[in-house]
Amino acid sequence: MDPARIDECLGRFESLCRERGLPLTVQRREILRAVLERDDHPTADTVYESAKDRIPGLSRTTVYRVLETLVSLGVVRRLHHPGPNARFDAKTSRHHHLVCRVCHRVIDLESEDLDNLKLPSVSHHGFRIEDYSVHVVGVCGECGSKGLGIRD
Amino acid sequence: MDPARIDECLGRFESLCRERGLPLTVQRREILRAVLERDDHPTADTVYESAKDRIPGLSRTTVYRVLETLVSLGVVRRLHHPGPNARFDAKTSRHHHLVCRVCHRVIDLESEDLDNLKLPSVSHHGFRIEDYSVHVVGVCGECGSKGLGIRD
DNA sequence: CTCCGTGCAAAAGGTTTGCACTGGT
DNA sequence: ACCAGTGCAAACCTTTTGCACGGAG
Repeated sequence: MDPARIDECLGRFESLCRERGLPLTVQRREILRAVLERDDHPTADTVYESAKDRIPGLSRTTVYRVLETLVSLGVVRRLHHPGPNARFDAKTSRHHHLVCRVCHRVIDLESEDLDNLKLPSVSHHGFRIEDYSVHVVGVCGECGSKGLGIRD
Repeated sequence: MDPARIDECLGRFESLCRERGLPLTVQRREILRAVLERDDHPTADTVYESAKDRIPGLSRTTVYRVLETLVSLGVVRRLHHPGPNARFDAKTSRHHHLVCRVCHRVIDLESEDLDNLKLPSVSHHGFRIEDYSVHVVGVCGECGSKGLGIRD
């Protein structure tokens, strides 16, 4: 994300904290900044690595707790991901994902067509729809060129 | 899944094993059966609980290893899921998911419209598309009626 | 008979929790 | 000054690995 938008997001986050009476700590701001700066859907550990240089003495525990807070504020999303550890994304606008079956890399996919799908009515499940995204599964360029992921 | 289709799937699995020269063990058959019998996208542990009564002395390790084998055979899929543990699905035909933001329940969603989306070309990423599915996020009937998951 | 698959136990992540202290309001 | 947030260490839970045994081909 470009620096101007990052500052804008941080600003909105600060307002949100004041609104809710949440203490605005260095950790919260810098961990959010670390997620905003990455567009590769980092794990908690990746976020920790990015943020620890800017926050002396930062603890992994805090990263987990702050990410949880950011998710419940709706500032960050927890991704649906096949790998063993949680992944996060600060892009909360509707978008879609290319997921590599081999290396588990997640690439953002922008498409107006996919953003405006007509979803079937699912009211009979009692399910209240809030959003959706399309997960496209396949093999990324890098894995493909290594000859990985050839089926059967 | 209804019993007739389960038997059909197990039969196809047996042929597949013979074809590949994979030993056909009780564990493999019964663990696959356990996944086929569930439509709630079980975790490895749930599969273990279902299968252990039918396989005396079954070990969790075996469940993990067999699930891995079934995934690589393409008989079972590993789901993209926000929760902390891996989830599996024996329905390998294209279908979609309603995911409850509160309880993480996954409900299958069938829709011919969604099955036939025209995906944007992503050849410029070098990404080879193999399949896709739509993840619809919201609040399920049960959580909604408990008043959970009200935003803000 | 030969391997591969299995079970057990231990290790290896990733994530959460209890507690004392620090820092924001 | 108060209370929530943080850091540390330990606990927890899921998943993986090493090794010896047993069953399938």
